[in-house]
Amino acid sequence: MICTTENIKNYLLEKNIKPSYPRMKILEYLVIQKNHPTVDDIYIKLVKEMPTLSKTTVYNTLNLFIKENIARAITIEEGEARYDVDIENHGHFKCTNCGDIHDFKINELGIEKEGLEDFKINQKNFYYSGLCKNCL
Amino acid sequence: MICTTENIKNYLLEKNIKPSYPRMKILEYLVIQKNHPTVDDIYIKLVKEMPTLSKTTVYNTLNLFIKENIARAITIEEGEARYDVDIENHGHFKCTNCGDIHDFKINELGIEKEGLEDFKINQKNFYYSGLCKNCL
DNA sequence: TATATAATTGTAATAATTACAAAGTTGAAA
DNA sequence: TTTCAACTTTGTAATTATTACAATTATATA
Repeated sequence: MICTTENIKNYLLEKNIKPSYPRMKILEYLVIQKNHPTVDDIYIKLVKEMPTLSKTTVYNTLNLFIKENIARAITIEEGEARYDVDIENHGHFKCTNCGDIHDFKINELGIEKEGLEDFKINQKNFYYSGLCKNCL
Repeated sequence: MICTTENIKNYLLEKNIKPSYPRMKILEYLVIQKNHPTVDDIYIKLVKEMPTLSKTTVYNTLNLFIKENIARAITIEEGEARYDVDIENHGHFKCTNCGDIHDFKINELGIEKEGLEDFKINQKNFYYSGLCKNCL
């Protein structure tokens, strides 16, 4: 997605979400920053240009995005929900040393072997942890 | 692991963890119940036979188990850490309707395609969600 | 412009987790 | 056996993330 204001707006309209200023800014932040921000990351950054922004609005907006399926919450570790607009299945790797999160691609063919016969799988999340290249 | 008190005790000793009564009971609970309990689940069950048990002890003990690598925390969804003594790689499926968690086996060969070259992967977590057989 | 509807905000409530110091246990040395 | 140091457990308070909710503000349409 090329990230002009116009694109962001149209994208929200397509999804039947009224493109208010906070919503557009939050979505833009998620699209431009690909770093899986926490609510605090988003709030601290955006409150600089929107001094009246409330953290509740950030929560409300993210929950709306999740409900409308344009973002998902990723919970790699306890105590910090992170958000991602990339809905395609992909994995997240968290370095236990520096804390950075890296994306990786997944080869999905036949991952699940036994135990989910007759289940309807709606979402798949892959969370790895270890040491990143820099920290090794 | 066959779950006698003696086994539990020896297992902790092997891992250089002093087999105190709360620790043995918490490990036993994790081994017998395979339902990925929350801290509250564990506390509410065990406080019946150990009236002086503190929730802090449950947290302390689980964090010790994680540090010594005999349990792992799984965070399928925000706001509830769950614990699992099965260290083998396997996946967890959470039904979004009834909330039940089911295990499934993973075919690991070549799942990750791109993005983790030269990384050291220590742990892999697979979290699916959707609808279970009963709820369909 | 008037009005209904929806969005945003701030405060307070809830819940999970951790920090910390006090009290209790344990085991080895004297 | 007694003493003492180290470790474990406990309870309270602090911290943090999130949600509930009511009041205010903005928006769009008649």
